[in-house]
Amino acid sequence: MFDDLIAHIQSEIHLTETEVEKFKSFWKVFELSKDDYLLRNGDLCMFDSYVVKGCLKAYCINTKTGKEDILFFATEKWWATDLDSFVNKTPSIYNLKAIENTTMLRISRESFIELLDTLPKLEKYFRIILERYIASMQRRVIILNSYTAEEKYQHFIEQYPSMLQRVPQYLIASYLGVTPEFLSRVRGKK
Amino acid sequence: MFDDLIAHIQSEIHLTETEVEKFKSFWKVFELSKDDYLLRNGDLCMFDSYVVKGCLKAYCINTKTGKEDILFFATEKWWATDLDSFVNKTPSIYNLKAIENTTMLRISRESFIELLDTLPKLEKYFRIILERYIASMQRRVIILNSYTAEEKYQHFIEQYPSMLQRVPQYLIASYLGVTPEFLSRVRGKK
DNA sequence: CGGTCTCTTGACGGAGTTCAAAGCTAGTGG
DNA sequence: CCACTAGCTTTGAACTCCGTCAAGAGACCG
Repeated sequence: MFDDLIAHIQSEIHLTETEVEKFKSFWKVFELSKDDYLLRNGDLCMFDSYVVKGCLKAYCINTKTGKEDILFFATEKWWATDLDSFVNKTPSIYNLKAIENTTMLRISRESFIELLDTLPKLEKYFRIILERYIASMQRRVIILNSYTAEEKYQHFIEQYPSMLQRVPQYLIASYLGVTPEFLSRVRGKK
Repeated sequence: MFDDLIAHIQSEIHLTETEVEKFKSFWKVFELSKDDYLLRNGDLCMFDSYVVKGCLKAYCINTKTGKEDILFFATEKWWATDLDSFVNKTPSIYNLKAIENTTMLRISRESFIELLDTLPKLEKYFRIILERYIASMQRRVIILNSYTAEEKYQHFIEQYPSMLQRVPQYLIASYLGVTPEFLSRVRGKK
């Protein structure tokens, strides 16, 4: 269960055997069935959650159209957390919902602070995760601002080739900021 | 010169007098004239730079259209750094260019690492900056994906009311992902 | 005054949306 | 094993938002 997360961390920093054991004691396994919520708009994000198996979508509801706007998908090796809400105890503006049966490891805010206190090395790992996420968000902003629907779709399937098999097209359309109908046409043209 | 940066940090964490003095010794004042580059596409981002006075634009050149895509503006109290390049020593995909005469405080990668080593408290400050930036980037993605040009412009002037006075409209248009011509029409309608 | 840079305005074209309907696929129950 | 439903994708036609190109109007600066 932990192998995956430990390996992910070890790829960035080194932990000894005893540190690994210590680390494990902070986390709890958590399961969601398809269509269950991990977090609802307006609630506090109480846990930092790492996806071991499965997939969630992070989205908010457009107040005018009533439609979902997908912020990201969280599959294996992703963190599925509203950082702003988790860190600052502010009500979340996002929803996190399982689109497959999903297994996660999670930790509460208080435990998380204690964990970093116990194993300060981990600061570096979490900083790297944040930095990497920022770099990817910056690229996404540029893409949303200047690519056509076809270019955005092309870039998406290059970056996440396996997502097509597991995520319905209308969610990918929302992630790319186009309608499902138009994405279907883009795909049909090739 | 340092008052501003120190105050910014003190708003998040506490530093003693001696820590403040220590802190100051790591930084150098750096000046750019309007239209000078802080960083060019392809180069390494060698410094973490804090804007004391002035304004820069971060952008990349669209390979197809040859036009600028604005990633962000960095005015007073902003960090003007390509984090990915600075941290990972990868060639930057962005340009950073002064759009006003600009005064900054800056620190090299090596000094920065040493600074965090000397004053570990600062880890928290920089983590807060990263988290805050992520939250704002997430909101921007949602906005770019689902707002019309008029809504994006409206949101921009609410969020950054002072920018209209100092940044040319065609750069704001690029930041919002619309053409200068269309932004002009949006403004004319009201 | 004569450039250069920015903003505006007009006409046209194209990318993407909307609404509606029909086709597909997979699960479910009889 | 088939019929039925529900969710997803496709397709068509009309429409809208926004981009492109081209020209002109101000503003600033040497």
